[in-house]
Amino acid sequence: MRLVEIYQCLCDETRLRLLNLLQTGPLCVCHLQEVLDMGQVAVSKHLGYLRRHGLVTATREGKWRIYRLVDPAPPELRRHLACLQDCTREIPLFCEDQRRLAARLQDCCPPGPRAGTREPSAIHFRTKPNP
Amino acid sequence: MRLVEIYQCLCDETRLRLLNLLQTGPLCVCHLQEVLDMGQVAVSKHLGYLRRHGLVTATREGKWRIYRLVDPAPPELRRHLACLQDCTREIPLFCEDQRRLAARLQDCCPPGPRAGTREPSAIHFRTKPNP
DNA sequence: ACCTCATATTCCCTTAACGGAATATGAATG
DNA sequence: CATTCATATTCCGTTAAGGGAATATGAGGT
Repeated sequence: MRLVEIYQCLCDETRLRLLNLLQTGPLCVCHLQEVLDMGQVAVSKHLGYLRRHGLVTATREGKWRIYRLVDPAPPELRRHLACLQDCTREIPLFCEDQRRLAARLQDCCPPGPRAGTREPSAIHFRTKPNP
Repeated sequence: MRLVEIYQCLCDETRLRLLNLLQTGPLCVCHLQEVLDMGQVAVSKHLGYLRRHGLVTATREGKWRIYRLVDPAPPELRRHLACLQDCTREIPLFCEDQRRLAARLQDCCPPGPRAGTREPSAIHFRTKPNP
């Protein structure tokens, strides 16, 4: 993976927020969209951008598309994601996003660790229809 | 300093090369230009960009303008520059740049440590006129 | 087979990056 | 003070990013 490519992916606030959330585990698009409170097109395009550049991967689970950080990540990427995490830890916007995500997942997913789980239903089990 | 701002500065190859070279110490524009083998406008603009965003500072020394990494650097920036350095160490282009710079400085500056020196003449002492 | 839901893609507009040619600036030097 | 040298700025064209509205796709449910 080229270094500039990594930075190009990281140089947009929306994409930083997406990666910050994905660092907690795999997520479907609608959750990301709700937490970021942004239009569907924007979120989808940024996720596509990250996928085309190899930072995330996507799989289908039923109707949903689950995004997760690429695994295993190439060394340059791992270094930079760690660096990013060090920084976002102290930035209110990113912390708020994490809290909003946790809250949103509460009335959606069964309890227990989400990241790394094998069951799709643990990643996305919608209990309420979308508005 | 905002995080996105840092990544915006790092998401261009020319700027990465400039920062890679500046990490070895202060440098004038013409040296950077020669090592990168790029047009004067491009180099000047990228340096201006880095300066406006607070990654480097510039001072006049006689006819020359000396650029150096901002010091002290804010913590997010230091982390990222360290991360960058870890990565560039293994990338041929950046290593070649370093070698070209070292060679170029040989027939220009008096021997001895360059970075952190107080004498302007140690930073730029042109021995041959430009073509 | 149709309908719905989640997501992607296309089209369009606005804005910004990048680089070169030409020109401006400002210090040093004769 | 006119010239030269190093660098910055302006103007211009090309290219790409970002986001919304509308539309397409594709899986599940009825």
